[in-house]
Parts: sequence; structure tokens; C-alpha cells
Amino acid sequence: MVRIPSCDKLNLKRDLWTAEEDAKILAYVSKHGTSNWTSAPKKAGLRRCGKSCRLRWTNYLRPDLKHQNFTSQEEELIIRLHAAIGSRWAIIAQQLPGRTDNDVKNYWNTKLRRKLSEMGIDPVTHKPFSQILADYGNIGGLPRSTKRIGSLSRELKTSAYMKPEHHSNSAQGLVDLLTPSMLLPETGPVMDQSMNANVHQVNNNHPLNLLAQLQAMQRVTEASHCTFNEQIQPHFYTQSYLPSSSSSSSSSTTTVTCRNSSSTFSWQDFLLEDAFLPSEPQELENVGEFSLNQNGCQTENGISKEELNKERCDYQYNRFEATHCLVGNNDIEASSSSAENTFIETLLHQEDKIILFDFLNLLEEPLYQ
DNA sequence: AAAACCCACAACCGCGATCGG
DNA sequence: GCCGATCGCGGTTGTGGGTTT
Repeated sequence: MVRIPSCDKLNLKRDLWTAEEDAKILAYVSKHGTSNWTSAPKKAGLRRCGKSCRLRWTNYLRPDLKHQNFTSQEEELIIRLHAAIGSRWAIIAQQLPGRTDNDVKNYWNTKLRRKLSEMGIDPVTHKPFSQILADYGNIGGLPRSTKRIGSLSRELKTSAYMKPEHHSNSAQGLVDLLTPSMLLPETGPVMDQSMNANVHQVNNNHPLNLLAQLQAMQRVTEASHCTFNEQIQPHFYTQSYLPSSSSSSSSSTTTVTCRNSSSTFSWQDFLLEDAFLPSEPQELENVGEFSLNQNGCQTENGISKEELNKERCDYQYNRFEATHCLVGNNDIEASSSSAENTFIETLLHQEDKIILFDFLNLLEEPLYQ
């Protein structure tokens, strides 16, 4: 079914807004508020659709909006949040008072994206182009990342639409979803408890300052005597919002330093460690959240999921094995064995695995936990 | 001077989610 | 529970002004 654009109905006006039209919108809002935009054109005497009126108000006429250029602090925050959560412009904009999602999106698309590209940083992955090229040869060795990506995506959405009684705003929800249980490998009850307690305390103190809360989580990590890379990095795009950490893939320990969010920053800060590839080969085994057991079925934190979905898992594995002639006991070996494949074949191989294993298991996870 | 190009940003489009009858 | 209306969001396009050739 072809959807008729709402503003095409009745041959409504669609070009730039005039000062006169803006004045009518302002008068309408002052009289009727912003609860019902459908009736706005008629009541305001405008030949626009309600949606167009709403956008004009939210993106331009709202009195709390800033119309000045973005500051370096705002720029920094946008980059860090984009690295952390991607193009969730509405959520990012909520961290920037007076800015709309449209503002942030336009600023990213016209300025920041190019700026990062010129620095040799891929604005999508926040990784150096050189590293992306280097990863080409390792693409078959991707550890399983379903838990992180799937949960993040779903929980982000949940947080964005969280009811008020649970979260006063989506920023709160976003911070809550970045709980240690997701950010960190479950290294033990002591660690988890201390992290949760501290994070909740942080949330109460600074419900709106997402970046501050993320940085506070970093401090908690320090206080817990765990190394930054070991605890967080393999599970999230941590380098994006914690850019001051100095890390070395060849070192077993990592020094973490905190910095004030208002301080100056280096573009190098926005380089992400590889979000998917462990720095050491043995970390492939340590990633652990979703690795394959000998039967090719997913395990979570060492607890087999077979009890929950053995039949389906076996079926999917057998189907996958029959299709792709798996060699060895896990898919990582199988992937590396396909090094002679073309790039496209390797990608298709990975996609099949995602569909056959990760996606089906993702569907089994309860939507709200 | 004028055409071509570039850039920033306003505005629109389409989709999914939510609401209310 | 169904369905149409509405809202909110991310992606995309259109437009006008500035710069370059």
C-alpha cells in the first residue's frame, strides 16, 4: 500500500516558513499548547499540515532552543555519545540543552562526520581506517557478540520509551541500561554488587548528565581494582566515552585516569579500540558471554542454554553444519578455516551464523527483564 | 560577471510505536 | 482486540547563500 504523504493532501504549503507563519504558530501554542497538532493548521490559519507545524515548533520556534553555533564541549559530547550509542539523535540531543535531534543530526552529518574522516577515523565505527583495513584479514575471527549488540539495541529502545515511573527521562534510562551487568563480564558477585551500588548512587546524583555518569562508572571500575580493558572494553564501545584511558593490547594491566568533561580533548580520544576483536587471541575464549560449546550451541557465562532450547539449537546447528561443512568444534575455527574465501563469502558466512544462532537465541530472551 | 560547485540547515518522508474510540 | 489517528524518530532531500573557477 502506498502511503500518501500527509502534507500532500489538500495541496498544502511545503516550502520554507515565513515570519508570518511562525507568528501564527507561536500564537497558536500560547493559546492551545502543544498537545494537539492536528488541529493547529486550522486554528492557526495556516495552509500547512499538522506534522509540519509540529516540526517547525520543535525544531525552530521552541523558546528554549539555542540558535548559536555548537561549542567545543557540545561537539565533544556528541562524538562521545555517538561512539557509544550510534545515531540515536534524540537521546544525544537530550544531553545537550537547547539542541534538537535535528540540530545534532545536521551538525554530525555536515561537520563532525567529515572532521573524523579527515582525521582518518571512520565516523561509523570510530576506528582508524587503517585498522578497518587491517581487520579485513581477521573478519572470520569475530567473537560472538549477540548479547551485547542485541541487548543494547533492545534496551536502548526500552529506555527511550520507558514509563515515567521507571525513569524520569531517557537519559536515566540510558544510564541504567549501561549497567555493569552489560558493560562488564560477570566476574563475580563482589564486583557486580559494588558496581551496581555505586552506579545507582551516581544516577541519583546526576540524572541528566549522562557523560558524567559514564565517567563515574569508570571511577568505580578503578576503585574496584579491576583493569579497564579487562572489565569493560571487550563488552562495549568504552573508549568512546572514556577516552582518557590509556590502553595497550599487549599489556595485562591498564591505567585508567579520569578527566573533567569540560577539559580540552584530542581527536585521538575518539579512536575506539576494536569493539569486536579481542586484543589477544586467548581473549576469544574469555569473551565467554556467548561462546560456542562443543556442540556448537550457545552458552551464556558458562551456563549452557541447552536446557532451554536444546532441540532448536541442535536443529540449527545441524542445519548450519550441513550447509557450511563446519570443521572443528567451534565456529571461530570454522571461520578462520575459510581464510581462502572471498570477502563477500566470508561476510555471508558470518551472516548465516548470526541468523541461525544469534538471532534465534535473541528472540528467546524476554523483552523486559 | 556568471556558471558551477559546495555547504549548512530547514523541511520532509516513511516507518514503528502509542493512543484512544 | 481492532483499527485509524497521531506522535516521535532517523534518514533523506531541497533550498538558499557562500565560494570557487
